[in-house]
Amino acid sequence: MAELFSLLGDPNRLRIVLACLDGPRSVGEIAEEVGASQSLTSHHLRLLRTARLLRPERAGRSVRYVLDDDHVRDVIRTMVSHVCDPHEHRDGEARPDHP
Amino acid sequence: MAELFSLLGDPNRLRIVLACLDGPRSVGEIAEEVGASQSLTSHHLRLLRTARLLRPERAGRSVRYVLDDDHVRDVIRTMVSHVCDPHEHRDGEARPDHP
DNA sequence: GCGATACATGCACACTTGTTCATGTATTCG
DNA sequence: CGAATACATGAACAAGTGTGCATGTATCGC
Repeated sequence: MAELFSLLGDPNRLRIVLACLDGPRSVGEIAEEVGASQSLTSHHLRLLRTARLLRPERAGRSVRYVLDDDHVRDVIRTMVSHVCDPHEHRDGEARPDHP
Repeated sequence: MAELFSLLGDPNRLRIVLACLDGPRSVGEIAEEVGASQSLTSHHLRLLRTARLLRPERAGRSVRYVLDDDHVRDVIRTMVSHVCDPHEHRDGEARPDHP
């Protein structure tokens, strides 16, 4: 589990995953969108693929990557919320007493 | 955002956060529960505190740490789901065709 | 078949990062 | 006050990791 977070912890890798949020993307598209070299992109894709975060789909002579699971989408979305509205809802379970 | 994921990406740090999921914990308790030295625990707590993932509360002569935000709780919960039932709900938006 | 395009992989290196040891600071009790 | 407990911090080092370069493999068009 820590390994999964760690994978999302690299800026380029996170950008790669973000690039795949809106649907399948080829390696070339990802590389361009992320602004990384093809080699680097492929290296990272390998890690993300091995960790089952992304899944490859052959499409002709290019390979397109997709989120392997929707949980990932949720995780990222929630984290975005956290960054945007840090304390939108600070208490959620049961903590009746407070200063 | 990548930095947040990166912080959760270290096993010890993740354990620390997990230890705080069920409520405030003192540094000593965390160190013991995680199985790390006091120094190491404090170092990690510093990072988590700086990143606004955890928040310290003075309680007498000990300091207790709490989740700063419930989004974090959600992120972790979702990630747990992902690990437990990888493909519980693979499609969430619109992808009608499958093998 | 051959060349070209699109992607993957191995290696090497610089740099970050987790950990430990030692020391510093704050709070409580006598 | 001083001693003790609980936590924080600084320096230093080993180990992991992201990146670039070069090269390897697969698919499409000719």
